[in-house]
Amino acid sequence: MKQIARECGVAISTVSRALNGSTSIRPEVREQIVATAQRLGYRPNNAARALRSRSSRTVGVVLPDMLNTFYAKCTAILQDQFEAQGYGIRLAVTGNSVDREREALARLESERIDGLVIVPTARRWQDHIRGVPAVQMNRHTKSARADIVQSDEAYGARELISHLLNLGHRRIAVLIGDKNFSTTQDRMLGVRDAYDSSDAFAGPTRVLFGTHSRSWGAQAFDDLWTAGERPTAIFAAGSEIALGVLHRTREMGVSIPEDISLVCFGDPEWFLVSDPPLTTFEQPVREVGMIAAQLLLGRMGADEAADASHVRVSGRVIVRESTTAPPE
Amino acid sequence: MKQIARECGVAISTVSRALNGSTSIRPEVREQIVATAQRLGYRPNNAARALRSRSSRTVGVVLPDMLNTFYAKCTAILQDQFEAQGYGIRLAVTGNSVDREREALARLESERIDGLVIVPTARRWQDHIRGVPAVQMNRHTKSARADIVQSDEAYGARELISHLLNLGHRRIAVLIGDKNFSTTQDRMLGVRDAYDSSDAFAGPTRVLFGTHSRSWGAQAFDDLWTAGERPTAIFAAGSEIALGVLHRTREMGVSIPEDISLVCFGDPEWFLVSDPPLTTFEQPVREVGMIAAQLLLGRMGADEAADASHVRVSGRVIVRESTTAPPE
DNA sequence: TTGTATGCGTTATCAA
DNA sequence: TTGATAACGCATACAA
Repeated sequence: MKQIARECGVAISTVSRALNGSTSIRPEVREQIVATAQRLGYRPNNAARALRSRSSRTVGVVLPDMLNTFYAKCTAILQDQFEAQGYGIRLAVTGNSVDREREALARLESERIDGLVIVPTARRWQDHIRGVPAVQMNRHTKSARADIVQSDEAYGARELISHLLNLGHRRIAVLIGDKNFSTTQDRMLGVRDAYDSSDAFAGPTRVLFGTHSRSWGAQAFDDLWTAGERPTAIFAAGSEIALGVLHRTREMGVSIPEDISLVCFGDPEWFLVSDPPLTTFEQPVREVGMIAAQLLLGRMGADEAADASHVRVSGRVIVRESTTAPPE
Repeated sequence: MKQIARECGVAISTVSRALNGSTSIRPEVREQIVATAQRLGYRPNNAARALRSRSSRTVGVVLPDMLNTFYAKCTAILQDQFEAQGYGIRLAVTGNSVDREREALARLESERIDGLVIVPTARRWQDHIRGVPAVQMNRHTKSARADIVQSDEAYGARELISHLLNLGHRRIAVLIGDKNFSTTQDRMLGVRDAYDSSDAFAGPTRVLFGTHSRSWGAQAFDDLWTAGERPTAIFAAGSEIALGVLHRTREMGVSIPEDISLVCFGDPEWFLVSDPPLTTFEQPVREVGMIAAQLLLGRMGADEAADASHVRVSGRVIVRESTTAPPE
């Protein structure tokens, strides 16, 4: 800017005004300034801007895992939405570790992010980053004073379990994530609900809590298949878990749905070509991402004071070929 | 910092020294300062730091598509590597658009990133961001003065095509990306090479250039199946393309490998459970990402002057069930 | 070992 | 409409 000012014979503050579209400036001067800025390849220094204006034009995105299709899609959508509004994305991955999350939030606080989209791991995550407008995506903790956007977890779980019960399944195993996550709790409510409104009095035969990974899915299936009475159906709470189960069944020569039925949450594109295609609750990823972005943009703008909202986006169950009546 | 200085009765510069681990400071003073910093919940302002120190401790990552498994994995790896060295990641997605890439690079230049990992789209991308140490990942343009890391594309293509030729296929179709991308060119060299070192004199029956997307893969398959003499095998240059082909064949009741064989680049985890599991050239994603990070960290450190290196990481072909001898 | 003072590149305030 | 100037938070050269 100094150089531009010199070349144009104006003050540095005039350059600033010209470049920021202030109205009170002579058009000819502005044009000259813009032209020389162009010629000199001038790029504003965001650090200086942020320092002075107390806004980094950046939002933080904190989530567990980029390899999970669900989060990858979310990231892509958030990226699009925020970029369109002139915000950059600062990405942090936690692997569901409370420590990594704490460090990530500390870094983001140093970065003076203007807003935060988080899939929280720690119950008290907000202690690590105060005073930043935030929206919780997918998971949430009640204590946080922040908006929530998620798909309707309970509904999805209820529909899937009902589907299995209607097919006649009575020995159903649930493979699900960390007991402390709100998603897990919501889904378990849905499971309970499905049983309550059916003529099957009991609940699921077995409930295994684990992680959303292929390896755990495979391991959990081993458990189910080798110990105790085998289930006739599995509810997998995520696509990665389902992938593990599917792979393991194939290795062991167990066929789906003849030997066992499988339903799950999520809908990566490979569900279309898997063997068999999976019956699934299609989470409304796109809507969730869009709403998260819009909500946060709102908070960062005017309506900061508004009450925290809790949005549940409904998805739909897609019946494919991984479910049928139980054997015998 | 001002407040810390006041509370501790020292100068602001002393606080700075204490917090940055300068040696010339009385241990007791340091402890007191660190303690009050902790108590006050002090977080350094990165904007100010960057402005003063001329380093943002940030690297830019510019790539075409977060939904492509290959790039998602790369991102995860880069994230890990750089975070471990105290660098943050600034993500930009281009969708293979030259314009979006230009804008992204401009933004990153404003951000004063310390380094750049890019999967370039524009031939002259470097014109848009001068003087930043960069490494080109996967794709590259020759004109750029920047390191290159990629898997051995030509090798992979050669092996896959040779595999098909050895099975007896003579009518092979190639479904591949943009003609201008180095990856496309390298792979085509490999294809050529495979033909030259076999007793099949001709080349592929058809070569279709398109985009790495499911939709294009499906559309391209339609082309192949409806117009002209049908191929007995398809080489798909990416997992997304393969996904499209697979989905379409299933819809149309074409069975793989009985009716047609399929090989492709990349190895998302769903290859394990697809119907059928695909024969593939497994790109060494992990190594590529790690080396890209290490190379860039090197550049950002001492050896900035060293010659640009061009690393080709070898991957391996995995034969699964999507290939067999041609029908008849 | 510590304090003082300067400047990094911008924006914003105030006079002119 | 413009220019001079202060301030944003921090790191550092230099003096004490």
